[in-house]
Amino acid sequence: MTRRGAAREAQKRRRREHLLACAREVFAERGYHGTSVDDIVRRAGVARGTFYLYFADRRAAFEALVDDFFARLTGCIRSIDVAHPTEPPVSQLRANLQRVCALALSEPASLQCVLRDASGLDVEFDRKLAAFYRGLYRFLDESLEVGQRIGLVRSGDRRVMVALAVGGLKQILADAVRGEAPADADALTDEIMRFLSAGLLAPPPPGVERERCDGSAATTRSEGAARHAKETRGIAKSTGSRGSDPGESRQPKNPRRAAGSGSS
Amino acid sequence: MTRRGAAREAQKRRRREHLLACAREVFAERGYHGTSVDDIVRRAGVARGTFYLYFADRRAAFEALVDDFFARLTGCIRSIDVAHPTEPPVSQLRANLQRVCALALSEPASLQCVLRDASGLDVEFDRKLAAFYRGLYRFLDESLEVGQRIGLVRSGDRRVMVALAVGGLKQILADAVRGEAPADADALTDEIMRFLSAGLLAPPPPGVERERCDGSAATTRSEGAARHAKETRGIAKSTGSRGSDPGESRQPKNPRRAAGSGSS
Amino acid sequence: MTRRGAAREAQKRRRREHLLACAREVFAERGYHGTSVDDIVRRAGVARGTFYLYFADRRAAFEALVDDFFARLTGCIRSIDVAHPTEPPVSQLRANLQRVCALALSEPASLQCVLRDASGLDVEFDRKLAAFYRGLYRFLDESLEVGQRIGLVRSGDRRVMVALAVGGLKQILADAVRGEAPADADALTDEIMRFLSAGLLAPPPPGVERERCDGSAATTRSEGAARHAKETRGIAKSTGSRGSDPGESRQPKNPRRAAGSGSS
Amino acid sequence: MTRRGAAREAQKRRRREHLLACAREVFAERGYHGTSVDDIVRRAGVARGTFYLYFADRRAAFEALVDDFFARLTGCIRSIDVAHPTEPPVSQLRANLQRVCALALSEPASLQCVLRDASGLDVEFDRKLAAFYRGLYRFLDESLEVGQRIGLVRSGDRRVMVALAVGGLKQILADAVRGEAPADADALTDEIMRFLSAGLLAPPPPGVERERCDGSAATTRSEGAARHAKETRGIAKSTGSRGSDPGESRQPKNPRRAAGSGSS
DNA sequence: TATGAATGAGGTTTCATTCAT
DNA sequence: TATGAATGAAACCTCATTCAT
Repeated sequence: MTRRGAAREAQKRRRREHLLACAREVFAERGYHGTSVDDIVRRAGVARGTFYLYFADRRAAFEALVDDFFARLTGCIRSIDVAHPTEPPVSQLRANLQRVCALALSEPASLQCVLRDASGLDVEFDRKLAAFYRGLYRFLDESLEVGQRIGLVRSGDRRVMVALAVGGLKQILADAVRGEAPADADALTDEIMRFLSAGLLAPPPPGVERERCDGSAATTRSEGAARHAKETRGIAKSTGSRGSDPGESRQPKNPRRAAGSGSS
Repeated sequence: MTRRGAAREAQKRRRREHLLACAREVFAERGYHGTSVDDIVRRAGVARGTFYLYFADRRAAFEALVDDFFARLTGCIRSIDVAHPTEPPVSQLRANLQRVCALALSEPASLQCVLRDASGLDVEFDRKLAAFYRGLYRFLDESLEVGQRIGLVRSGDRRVMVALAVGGLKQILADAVRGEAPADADALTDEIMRFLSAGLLAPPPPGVERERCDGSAATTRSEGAARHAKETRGIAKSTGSRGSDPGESRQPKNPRRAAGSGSS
Repeated sequence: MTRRGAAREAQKRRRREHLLACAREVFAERGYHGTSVDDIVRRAGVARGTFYLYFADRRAAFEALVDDFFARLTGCIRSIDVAHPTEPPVSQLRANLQRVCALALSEPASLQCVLRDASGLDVEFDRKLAAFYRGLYRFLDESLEVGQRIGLVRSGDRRVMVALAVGGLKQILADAVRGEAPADADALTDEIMRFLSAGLLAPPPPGVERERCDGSAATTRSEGAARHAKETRGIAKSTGSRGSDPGESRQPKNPRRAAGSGSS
Repeated sequence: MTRRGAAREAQKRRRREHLLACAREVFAERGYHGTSVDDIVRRAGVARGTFYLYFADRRAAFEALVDDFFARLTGCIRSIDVAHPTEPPVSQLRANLQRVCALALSEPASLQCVLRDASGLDVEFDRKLAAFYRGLYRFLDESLEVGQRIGLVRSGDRRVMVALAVGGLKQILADAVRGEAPADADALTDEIMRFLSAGLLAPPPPGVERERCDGSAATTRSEGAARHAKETRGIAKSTGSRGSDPGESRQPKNPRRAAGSGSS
């Protein structure tokens, strides 16, 4: 009995996994709304009723997928230890990011589900989704706050920083699984870090003037810089040719930083 | 007759607009899939059949909304003139961004429609959506390429940069219309520019070692940087080669924490 | 518009009636549980969706039938006026009964629906049903009470009398519509009145000993009868003469109200 | 083997009984249509398949319950011996009734099953039910006929009398198990007998005019009646032919009231 | 043109019953 | 025998779309 019961349990779990896997595929392909239970069971090769042995309804299956993926995503993220770091904070950040990318890239279907359909299913689901993002935002916000305190992160409206980072990550991952961006987790992570490090991490030490990117005049002074900030609010008509990379370039190891916006 | 015909035309156009406006509201509230034709006509105060006098089907109405919004969005974006700029490129960029933000914030419903449901409707619609984004991406990619060539934009995988920027923008706008981020177009633009300028635009001139964001150590060097700060408003046409290193390494010996968050 | 609107309304009402009539037939034939919406619309010659334009669901249609029938049944029943009767109470009773029988016999299908299926549909429906019967019971109970007070009705547990009367009526009507009992309302009424008048109405004056129907020996003694009214729950020997009239005459000259059935 | 076989048989029978008992409970609670096989096996604590080892299908279980209860009900009813009665016929009738009441009250669940759902299951079941009632009706009809012949039962349309009696009994029992009527078999029997004796049993001797219950006036006359009240416990074993109606008689306009119950 | 009743395809879900273990 | 997972027929209900007025 125990033996048999255990076997059954295992069998059941396997069946459920199978159904989930099929559901994931179809949801990813056709979207939640474009997927009927029939589609799922057809792919799984089981009868319609079988589906309902494992899930209360279509939504529940979808929810299971999303919950599961969110859980694993969450598992990728570790708090960044700045007190007694065994690893530099930025390294820790990078590791987080790398894990997230690796997970996402290894599960394109799950990612599709989460990014494309997870919103607008119904009120309850939206709440759940909102809760996930709220949690993520809060974590990131707090991390940024710490970062700002210790000078790792530049100042600025953290809500915006978080949103831009999260949104950017979502988009790049979505593109990546569609083959429109590097599908290698490490390469991707590197690129993202480049973006973040220049955008979120504190800029290089002063002594150098930096253009105010908000259009206001910078008061920072370096050899007499942002004088005309007001008028031009912007950028010089630089002419120098930098950036030697052509076309679709992906010059990761390109040492020449092309005219950083700010400088330092 | 002509007179009357014209009046009729106008009347017709007005009614169509009315229907679209109602549809926009409901779609934004409940999502495409959660919105029935009934919901729309109920709000519009017309009969169900009337809807079909103006739109081929439900999808067509949604498509019209999205098309329209995309058209206006596209209208916000002007090519950045780097050849004979009357305005610094960054300014032009900023202006583009500001217009997009202003438009988006002034039409939360349209934004919701585009961001929440525009995906997963059906194959044809996805194609249209993909086309829009492809166009946007291409434009941005080309812009970035020019930017890279003239040293305004740092080097890097442009696909990634574009994705991060676009994704970030989508997210921040979505948050903004939900009241979770600054809802003022200018303030928002400023914040985004800060992010972009530090993240997409060429980094500051060297002379300062900077932690490699890919985790490797870097002793960035730049020879004489912010010389032209004035003209370039702070952006050096640095040429120095930085990052000479390999591997996954993090920023081991980078003691100098670069200038605090607030930059000035 | 008004004209057309009115016509539409009428048309709609007619359609609804048609659907109800078909539903009534099928429900009566196959029972509620044996009837699918398909059965109904097939008989009505309309599409499935049409049904749902007129009724929220199958249950609602059934409910409408039952409600309607109950309403008409209720309409058959008039309070019996004993204060200033223009008609002898028994006549009034008979008239009530006759109307009920006539209605029931004229609507065999409705009767079937009510008697066969109205119970056990769901909790809410059961409540409604219970409410109807409770009302009926209360009405009858009160009527009997009055009857007892004025000596028209024998003494006894009114709950039992009511139940027996109601149950008997239900059964005889059910049988009648099935052709197993007189299907003529008047004949049926006569028979029922015979039953009731001998069973519910006060028995004739004593003078005659009568067997105890509870199986015990009767100790009653005739012309000294209602002595033990108290113990035996008997009835007063009212003497007032009521109803002295002819025609549909009720108990004209029967002044002597006799001791209860069990007498004494 | 035999031993073991016997034990097995017993075990089997016991399990079947258990299942039946559980089924009875659930059917009584939720009605046939509201009860799933799952409900039953869940209550019984066995697996679903097990149910089908003991019953062909759900209907069969229900049928078994009803059959069983009907059999026991039938067992309660003994033919009334009027030829050589050891007990007065009315006593015998009362005893029958008492047994029926006692059984019904002792098995509320069975009663519920029979009264609530026994109709409308399916054609075959309806036939069975009809057969039961036909048998009961026939028995009662014949009994009444005898009763009429010997003067125990008043004249009248026996179909109506039977229906009223059966219907009344059903209703009062249903009410009783629901707590809305005396739940004591003896008390209940007494009350029913009071009803019946005044309604079905021959009325006391005439000599008294009585209102016609069919609404018409009547000066019923009866020649010297309840002489033998003692022996017959009030019911004369009159042999005089009253009610000249034979068989299925429906003597509406029959002036001779066969010993009107109330008469007088 | 405007209306709104009618349509029916399509999806969801239940559950009685079967069957491999 | 007992089990309970699997089955799939059958019912329900919605809603986009059509069409007569």
